[in-house]
Amino acid sequence: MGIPKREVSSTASSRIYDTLRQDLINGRFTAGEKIAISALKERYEIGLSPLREALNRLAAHGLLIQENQRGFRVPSMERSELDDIAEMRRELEGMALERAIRLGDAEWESELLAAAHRLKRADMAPDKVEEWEHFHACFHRTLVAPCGSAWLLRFIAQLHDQFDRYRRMAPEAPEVRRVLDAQHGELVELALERDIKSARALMDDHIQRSYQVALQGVLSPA
Amino acid sequence: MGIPKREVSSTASSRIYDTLRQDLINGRFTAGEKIAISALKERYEIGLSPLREALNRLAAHGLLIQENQRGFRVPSMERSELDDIAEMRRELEGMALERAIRLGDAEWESELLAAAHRLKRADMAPDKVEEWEHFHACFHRTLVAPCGSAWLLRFIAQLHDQFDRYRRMAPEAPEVRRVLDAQHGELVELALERDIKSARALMDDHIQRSYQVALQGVLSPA
DNA sequence: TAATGAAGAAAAATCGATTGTTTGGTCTAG
DNA sequence: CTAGACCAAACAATCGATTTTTCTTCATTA
Repeated sequence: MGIPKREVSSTASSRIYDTLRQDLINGRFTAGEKIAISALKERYEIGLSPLREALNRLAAHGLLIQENQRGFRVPSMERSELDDIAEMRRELEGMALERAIRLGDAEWESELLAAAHRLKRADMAPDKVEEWEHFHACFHRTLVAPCGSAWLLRFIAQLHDQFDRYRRMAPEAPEVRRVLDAQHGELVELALERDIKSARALMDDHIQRSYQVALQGVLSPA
Repeated sequence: MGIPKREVSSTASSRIYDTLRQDLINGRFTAGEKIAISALKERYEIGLSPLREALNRLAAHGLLIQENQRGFRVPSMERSELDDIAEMRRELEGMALERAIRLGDAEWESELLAAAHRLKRADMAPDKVEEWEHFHACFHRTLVAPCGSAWLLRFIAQLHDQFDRYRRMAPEAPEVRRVLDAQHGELVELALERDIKSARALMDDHIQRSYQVALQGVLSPA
């Protein structure tokens, strides 16, 4: 058979980009921290060039701050910024959901049901969080996917990354979590019924509640 | 005295990034073209590393397409994409203008008048286009600046880059240009009068007309 | 004692060269 | 004559070393 040269066929840049993106969203770096490039180089066992390329991309996406001649730093976490991100999510995801319900076809309905089911069945045990997060992101992506605007989807994805960075920092809130999980199912129902107005209202509420949870991460000292 | 080592204090990466961004927006590269990195290296007299970092940033901003293991290419220009960009501009800039009129203070009014005046006085002679474009971008940026959302401003700036790429490809349309220029002044008036509804409607019309102009660039064989 | 400036150390930016992958052409077997 | 495998040239990705810049510390002077 022959040993495959690479686990996944991608460049070192792309791989380290994905890894760092995850680690940044997961809060493995402390907010405001200065990035020591040579330290990362050893920590992730990667060359300088692909690392620098990844850092540049992350900065362009807003997950890092690039200071001319002074390297990179992890963005600080401010309540005002979370407010901004949440408000933008409400506006853009509401807009996208409305269009998706208008434009989505039967295939979309199937995929939406599948994504919702995967999310529902996913375990939230501590060691399975990554998996749950993946299904959660997929669900929200599928929900708005057929909105017809590649740029809208791009912006929403960017906001999700930013929002998740705050949410994952926050302490768990099991009772709110249950409500949020239930809302995922309700969103599917409203989408299938093509009830635009109600769906948008529910999405607004969903994001607002998530925001309340995430807010605890900024307010609490941790 | 001693020769200053650098005109401006910035890195080679940042300088080549700005240059390439301008050149991409100005259509100095043909749409769909494959980027020959070593050719750029010589053309701009720059090292590989800063060049690659700039290309990575541009790809993250959507001004280049990055294909795994196959370098970069200039995005193709499709009518459907221009439609998307224009529609998003209408939505986001409308939203931003509304908020700016709500939140803008006296200082904003002054800056807005100044920006509008600079734009009005700017020459559109062929060799002064760059200057006019600069003032034009500044004006639109100032108009929505106090909207209170850093992310909204970021998205709008990104859309402007994309839109301008199409607009600059289009043939000149002097009679429409006159209308568009007049609208800049009217936008200022409505903003100072805090007439949100009319301002938003005018902004919609302004973008729609610009879109009609830009559309000629995609339709015409040029 | 505080402020200023210079030297040294640390870190980022950049370069030149090497390694690995893709592509397009050519040759051979069916 | 066609399909598939192989080879070589071109190009992208990556590495290690060098240069440049910034930050820190310490001595000097007002």
